[in-house]
Amino acid sequence: LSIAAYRDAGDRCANDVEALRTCCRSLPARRVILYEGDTANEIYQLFDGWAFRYKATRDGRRQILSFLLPGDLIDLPLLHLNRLGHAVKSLTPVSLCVFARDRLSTYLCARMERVHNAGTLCASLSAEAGESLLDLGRRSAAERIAHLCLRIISKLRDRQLASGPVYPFPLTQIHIADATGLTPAHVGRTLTELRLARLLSMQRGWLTVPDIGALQRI
Amino acid sequence: LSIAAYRDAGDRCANDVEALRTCCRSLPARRVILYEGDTANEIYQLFDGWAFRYKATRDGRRQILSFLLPGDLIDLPLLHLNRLGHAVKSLTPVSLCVFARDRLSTYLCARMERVHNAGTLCASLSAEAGESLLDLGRRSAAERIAHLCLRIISKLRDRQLASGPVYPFPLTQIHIADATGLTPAHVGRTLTELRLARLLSMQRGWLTVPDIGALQRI
DNA sequence: CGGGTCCTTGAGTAGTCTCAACGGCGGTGG
DNA sequence: CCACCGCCGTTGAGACTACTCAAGGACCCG
Repeated sequence: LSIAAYRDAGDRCANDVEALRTCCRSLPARRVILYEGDTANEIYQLFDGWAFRYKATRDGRRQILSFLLPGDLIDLPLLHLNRLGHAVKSLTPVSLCVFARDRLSTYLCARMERVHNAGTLCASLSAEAGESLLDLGRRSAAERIAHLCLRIISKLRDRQLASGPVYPFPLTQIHIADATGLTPAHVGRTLTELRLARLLSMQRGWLTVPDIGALQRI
Repeated sequence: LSIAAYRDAGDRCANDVEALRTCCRSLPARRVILYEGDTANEIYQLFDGWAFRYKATRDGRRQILSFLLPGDLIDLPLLHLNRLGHAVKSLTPVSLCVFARDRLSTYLCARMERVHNAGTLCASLSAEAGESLLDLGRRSAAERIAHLCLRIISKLRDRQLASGPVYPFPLTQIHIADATGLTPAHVGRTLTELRLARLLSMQRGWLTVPDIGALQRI
């Protein structure tokens, strides 16, 4: 149970967070962790594995808002809002650190920088959402997929979860479709185009990007 | 210079905010107020008029992230982040209340609820972005436009800026297109469809919705 | 070995885009 | 006061992107 994951959550100078942790919980892949509209008394931090935040319409259409990597708080808005605006589902088997909401809240309030850090996390969350909006509204299929891969790669590198030209990548084409607003079939087609252009290739849970500069040029 | 606008910004119990205001500034319509990447030392609150937050690509494509109404803080993330992730432009002539960033920050930090309120605003900002993502990724043109109108109407009603079946609506079809990820031409077509279906009609800066329930059903 | 999930590919279609022309309207300047 | 001009809205024809539906094959897990 390394402290590294906590560091990455933005609460950098607080090694004593560990004492706050209520417990640790493990879940299998493809399990819904939180539902939209939930009002939980617990704040979860992803300790290991991948997950994603999403919203769904009644008729089954789904939109993935963002992917969550180890270190991410998966229900940060619950610190400020009573009801969660999105659902969360695990992608791989995950383990979570559980914090009691009120205890975490009083801990944060004890020092001003901590509250500020929480606000910073929240602000970068909405900045990230802005990026996604630009993708969905104004970019082509290839651009959306390329940008999605680049954003995940940069997150992986930031946390030192990967470095080389090959990255762990447990998303299926269905997840990519739901994140980019496309259809699985069209994602598949676009992906083969990108592969033929030697820009990226995905297989068996791994993404390889031979020339990351070429990908960024899109 | 009523206090009502400040109330709506979430800092509900703080009438003394007014003393913090550095100055008040007026700008004409269609003026860029802040650029993406700006790092300002001032926090602006929209006091009168309409504006919008947006991002643009190099080749001129534009995506509107949200519309700003009187009472909105237009660069809230600057409290937490150094560089702004989006640009802001006025839609109508506007007047702004200007706060010095550091002064506002120390004011907020003086009391815990205030910091918490700022975090709440930030959280609802990203919840709103989630709504937009669902629109852009998974909804049809008519659904996007209807939902956009409904969200603006609900914001107008919340702030008591309008009530009746007729609402002020200074957006052009170009703005609607840039907010919904569509083309101005297609927005026009969809709008006439909606008008023929007696769901809504727009003319000359006013939006009329005869049956708001019917619109919500979409 | 079976069943399910995922990927690939195909053919036809629907939704949206592009380009273009035209008319209304408001603002501007003569 | 009027002519002009630019912006906006409308409409049309055609093209293109991405969707739908479907079938087959690969892989994984039980």
